[in-house]
Amino acid sequence: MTCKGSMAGHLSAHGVRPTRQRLAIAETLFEGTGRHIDASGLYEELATSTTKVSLATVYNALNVFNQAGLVRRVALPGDCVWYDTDTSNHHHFFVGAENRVIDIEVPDAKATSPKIPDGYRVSRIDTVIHLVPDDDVS
Amino acid sequence: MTCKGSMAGHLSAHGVRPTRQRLAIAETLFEGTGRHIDASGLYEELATSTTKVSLATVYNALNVFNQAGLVRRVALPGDCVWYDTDTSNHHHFFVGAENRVIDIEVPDAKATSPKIPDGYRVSRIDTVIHLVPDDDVS
DNA sequence: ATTTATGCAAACTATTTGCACAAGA
DNA sequence: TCTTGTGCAAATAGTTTGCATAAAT
Repeated sequence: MTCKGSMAGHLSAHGVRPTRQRLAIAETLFEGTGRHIDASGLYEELATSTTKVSLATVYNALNVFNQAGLVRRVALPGDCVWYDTDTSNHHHFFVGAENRVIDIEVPDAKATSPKIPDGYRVSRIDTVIHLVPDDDVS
Repeated sequence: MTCKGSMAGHLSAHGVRPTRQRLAIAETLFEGTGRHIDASGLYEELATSTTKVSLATVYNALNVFNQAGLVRRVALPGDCVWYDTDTSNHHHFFVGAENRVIDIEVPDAKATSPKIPDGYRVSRIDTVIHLVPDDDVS
């Protein structure tokens, strides 16, 4: 079983049709774990891929992946949408000065103080708890 | 001392020149406590004001207020910038279905489980801890 | 065959900006 | 008077969409 083959299976398993472009996108996106990226960043990375993918398709694919639960949109300050390849309920360090995101491995809502990376201090904490109506099954 | 007078003082105290438009904006914005609003929502509310304010000025004013610490930008999912009139380090409930934001009065990072509003359940939690370089004095 | 995705360009939305005019200090 | 803010319209940036073509099932 090839790497591409398993990626196709991964997409299929989530109800996403594994097209050539989506495979290229997925290969790039899931290279490594816990990546944080936006559409244009991903598009730039894809420039080195043998498969040509348009920017619109990157946007489309990210939306599809997000709905399929393959990635997760992250609410971050700034003017573009970030996607996290870690779809679990974790937290993030956001380094505004560097526009950088670092995962915090705290899987539950009752966050214990995580270790702050060396050389930084906390300037602000934003937590958003998303609610849905009780009877919503989605 | 009139209400408008104290608002002017409030702005001045934060280094914001209290112009007619900014006063109208501030009056609307700080009506009640812990409001959450975006530029166009604020603009619509100002339609009933006697002072005419353009949309561009609303955007400008919100940026100025934000930098002056009078309001605070909130990172929320969606495609517009939200401002919170509560500038302390608190958390939020975000009801996606209603595009509604509810403050959580938990002033520190070690969030204890807050009481969930009746009729809702938590679908997801996003916490973003903003970092700045250690030596950054800003 | 039929359905679904892609790519381009155009549309759209939220936000910012340039510049002439007006208002605040 | 001198600085700063305002308003309009135009510019910009990120994202979405319409439609003809191409690929996947």
